Amino acid sequence: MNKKTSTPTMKDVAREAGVSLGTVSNVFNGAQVSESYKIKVEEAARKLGYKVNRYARGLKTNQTRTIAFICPGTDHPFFADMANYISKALQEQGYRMMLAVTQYSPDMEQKCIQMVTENKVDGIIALTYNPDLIIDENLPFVSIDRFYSESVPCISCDNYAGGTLAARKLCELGATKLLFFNIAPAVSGEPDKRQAGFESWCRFHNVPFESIVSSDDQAFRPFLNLVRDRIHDGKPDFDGIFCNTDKLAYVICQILKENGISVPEDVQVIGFDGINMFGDNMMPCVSSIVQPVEQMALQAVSMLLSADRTHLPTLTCLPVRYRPGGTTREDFVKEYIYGNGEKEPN
Amino acid sequence: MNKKTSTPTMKDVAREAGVSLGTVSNVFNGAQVSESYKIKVEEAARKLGYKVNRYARGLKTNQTRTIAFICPGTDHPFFADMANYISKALQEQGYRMMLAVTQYSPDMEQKCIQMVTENKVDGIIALTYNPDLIIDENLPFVSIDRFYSESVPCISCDNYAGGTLAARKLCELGATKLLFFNIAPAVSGEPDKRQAGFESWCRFHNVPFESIVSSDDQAFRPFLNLVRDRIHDGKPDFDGIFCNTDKLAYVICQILKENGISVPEDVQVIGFDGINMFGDNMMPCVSSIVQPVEQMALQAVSMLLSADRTHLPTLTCLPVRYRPGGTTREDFVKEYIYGNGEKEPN
DNA sequence: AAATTTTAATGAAACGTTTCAAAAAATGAC
DNA sequence: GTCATTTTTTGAAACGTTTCATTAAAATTT
Repeated sequence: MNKKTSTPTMKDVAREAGVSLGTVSNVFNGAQVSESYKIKVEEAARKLGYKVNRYARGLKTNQTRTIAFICPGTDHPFFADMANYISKALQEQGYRMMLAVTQYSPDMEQKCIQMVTENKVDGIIALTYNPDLIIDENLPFVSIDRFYSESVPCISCDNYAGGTLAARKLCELGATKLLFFNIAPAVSGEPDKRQAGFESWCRFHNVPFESIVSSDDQAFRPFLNLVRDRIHDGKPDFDGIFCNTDKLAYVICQILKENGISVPEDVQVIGFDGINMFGDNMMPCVSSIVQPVEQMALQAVSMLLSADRTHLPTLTCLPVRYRPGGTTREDFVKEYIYGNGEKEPN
Repeated sequence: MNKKTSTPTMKDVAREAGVSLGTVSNVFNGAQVSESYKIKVEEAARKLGYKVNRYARGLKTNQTRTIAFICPGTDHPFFADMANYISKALQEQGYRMMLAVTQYSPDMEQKCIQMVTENKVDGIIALTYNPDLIIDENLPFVSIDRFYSESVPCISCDNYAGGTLAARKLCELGATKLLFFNIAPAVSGEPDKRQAGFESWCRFHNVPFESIVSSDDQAFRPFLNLVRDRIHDGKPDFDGIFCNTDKLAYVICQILKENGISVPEDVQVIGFDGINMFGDNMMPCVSSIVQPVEQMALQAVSMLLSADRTHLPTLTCLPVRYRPGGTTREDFVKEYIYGNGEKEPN
């Protein structure tokens, strides 16, 4: 019967309700409309099964209430959690989320930005590694874990504090000779501060340590070699390791075990990220400095959507916390005497 | 200088290049245009930094090259992996992905469908639980793990075969008294077939078994109670457990350990999903029936985008495989004699 | 070189909204 | 009951594309 089989438009609703197009628009936008007209329009809309066409609306209003989240991929729990929280927060505010994955490729990062820009998103939250990323100044942008410039707000956890916390915890739990293992892409970012924090704490407290960095994202060999070199008569000459990610921490534990070293008895290990597989159900997991993923996500969303974007902080560091797991000896707590002679606050 | 500070449009490009609007459009759409004009247009576009406005294009062409993926949330590795593969596949084909999370709420599932429909996505891939979901017949839709109707293609792994495989493996590895643990939302779906497959194999091979189902998504108590009841003099009266998810398997292992039962020596456990934390780096993980997540994702995308959507299969089951982990005794392999007197193929 | 055919370029209309100036209706004051 | 004022409703224009019927130009044939 219907002339058109396609989805009904506002024009159809207007005809059905016997009012003008503008009135229909006013109803849906909460403008002043008499009660009787309002009812007529709403009834017609229901009857026809009318749904707003956001593409048409976006064209006219120049805002789409869609934002993009760009990250390497949701195959890593940290990114997956981030995507989840961001998506949830956006939906609650009536926004939609476009997910773009880059697989750590700088080219893809740029391409994704282009892609979502064409799609007229209202803003971008990005977790990128390309230091030369070209960012359109006119499009609201919030960066996670990478500082670009004064005009691009960056959100991260307090990586420096996380580094010091890891060092402190290891020592409190009885470790005396520490190692820092860092596996990371070649470019620098906020997470580098984990190392700085760790080293600075060790130096200040006169704890011997060593840092080993592998810039190849997949290469565990440097760590493997080092571990082997350091085992004399079946005993390692270190007793605490801080890894810059939980993933690395798991691998290191594996390596240690394969070399006959037991964790946490011989060597204690602390990771970074606070990945909790399957909620909190899976114990034991690696002991870790946990990032406040949810708060970071909420902060990113709120900054991106903030009405006044002219006075946003350049860098926002959210607090981390220590989560005991199966790779540290929580039974062993040493009242560690700190440099200034007092116990530091937790 | 520029009259307008906003992003340049095709009209601006046309003016800059000294050609008509239609010609600019033709250039970007690969229609027949003389070489000289083409160059003029492309140069003008580059100079102005022109980017197509996909909202305007979508309005006119009625297709947005955006598809929606709806799932409970990317906080679960299975969904996260699925999202990742789908997103990747779509991007490779020039599509964008909108992610909508439902947190297992039937209402949210419907709301998400409404939301992405308004957004004029070209199709939906959904992993939903609401059995009464209203699906618009005119919008391409592919369901994962839930069968809706003949007109909605459903993709899943071969859950039934997975169930039989789990039972078979447990027996091959020496288990003789089996348990099936199922924790699931109250509604039925393809994954229910895991139980059917498991039970049927056990019955056919005369292996004693018992199935325990908890319909409350979070309630592990039934399993805990059962395990305790079944321990006499420190020894359980079962020696193999098949859990319908890896997550549950981890919890069960935990429960067993807390009750003084060692895995896999006393009891062997097999989960379902094949979640691999952090790629393949983390060993040991739970032994598992692994779902072909990537193939499922690719299949879903290809079906959704298929040119001829009239002859799509109603249900597509992709093959599963067994992945040994730390919760089974791979050292113990019994040449199990099957019902028909022959060794079944793997 | 004129007539014909083929090819390329043009510009107006349309997609489904919002917006806004103008018209119409309702209300209030006298 | 008229006029002034306020409130509500209307309908055309615009957003940035694509499409398509025309027109113009080029190529081919006579």
